[in-house]
Amino acid sequence: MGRQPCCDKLGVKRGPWTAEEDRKLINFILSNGHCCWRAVPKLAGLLRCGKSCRLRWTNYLRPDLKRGLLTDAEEQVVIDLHAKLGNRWSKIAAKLPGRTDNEIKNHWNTHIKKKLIKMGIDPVTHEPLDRKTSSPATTSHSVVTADSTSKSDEATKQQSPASDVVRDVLAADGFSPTESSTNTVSTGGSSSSSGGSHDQDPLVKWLLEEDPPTGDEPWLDFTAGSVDVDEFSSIAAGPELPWDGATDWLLDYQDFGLGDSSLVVDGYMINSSNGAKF
DNA sequence: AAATGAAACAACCGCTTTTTT
DNA sequence: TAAAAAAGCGGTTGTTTCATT
Repeated sequence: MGRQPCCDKLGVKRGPWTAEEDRKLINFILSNGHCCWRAVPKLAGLLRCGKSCRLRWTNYLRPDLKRGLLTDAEEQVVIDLHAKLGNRWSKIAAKLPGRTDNEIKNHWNTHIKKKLIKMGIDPVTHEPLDRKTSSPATTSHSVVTADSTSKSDEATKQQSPASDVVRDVLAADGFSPTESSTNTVSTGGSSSSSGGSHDQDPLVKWLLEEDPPTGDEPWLDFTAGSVDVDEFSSIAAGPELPWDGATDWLLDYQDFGLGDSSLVVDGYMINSSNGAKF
């Protein structure tokens, strides 16, 4: 017996989400949470399948999402993690607060991949495409780091040095920078070696560690009341929403602290690494 | 100003994994 | 322990936006 489809295709709307749908989904999740994605569309009054709702929430509506292009530092983290983990986008995303796997995957396919190829690096193996002609590219790290630091306006304008940012990111997730210093964005050459040493690699160890929610996290009880979502939900609910066919208003959330790398709920920091489940 | 192509990104599909019964 | 349900994940596609001619 096969598995049931996630939703019956009849009467299920597809394609881009409208502002009204977004509003309904946000309102519903903020006031009820989501016990079961399959039930969400029905309860929220949406003609979507649960999967679509989950995706929309996870990739676009979650208040703790960062918007905009990845910074050079984030890009460097992605490259470094990809060298170790491959296309495990969710694992990579888990280490970049406010970023989604989809976003990182898209960015990889549209930006980073091309950049690496241009630099003579195989984006799959992170080895030089042609060892003879790209001798400096001993590893992705050295080359890419050199590139990103020498490059450009963008690189200089928003940067603390990449390593600092990476350290912050890692530290925010409880990873000791001293342990990672030779394995993350260091310009050293050993970290991306594709040998079987990953088991001992502290970074990989850390990456592969689960951060399993216990189920008792306060944010899982998002609706309990003391949570400061009033602003959020009132904006989401209000008829004065600046809908203009898009959801640009979501960007505004960042202006009052919901959109940065984390969301504070009852003193707990929620970021993408714990999935921001409500 | 219009047409065309490229780039970017949101969303879907199908498979895998995890959880529940 | 097995089967079913639900959720998660990664690959791919479709649409929109931007840049160039």
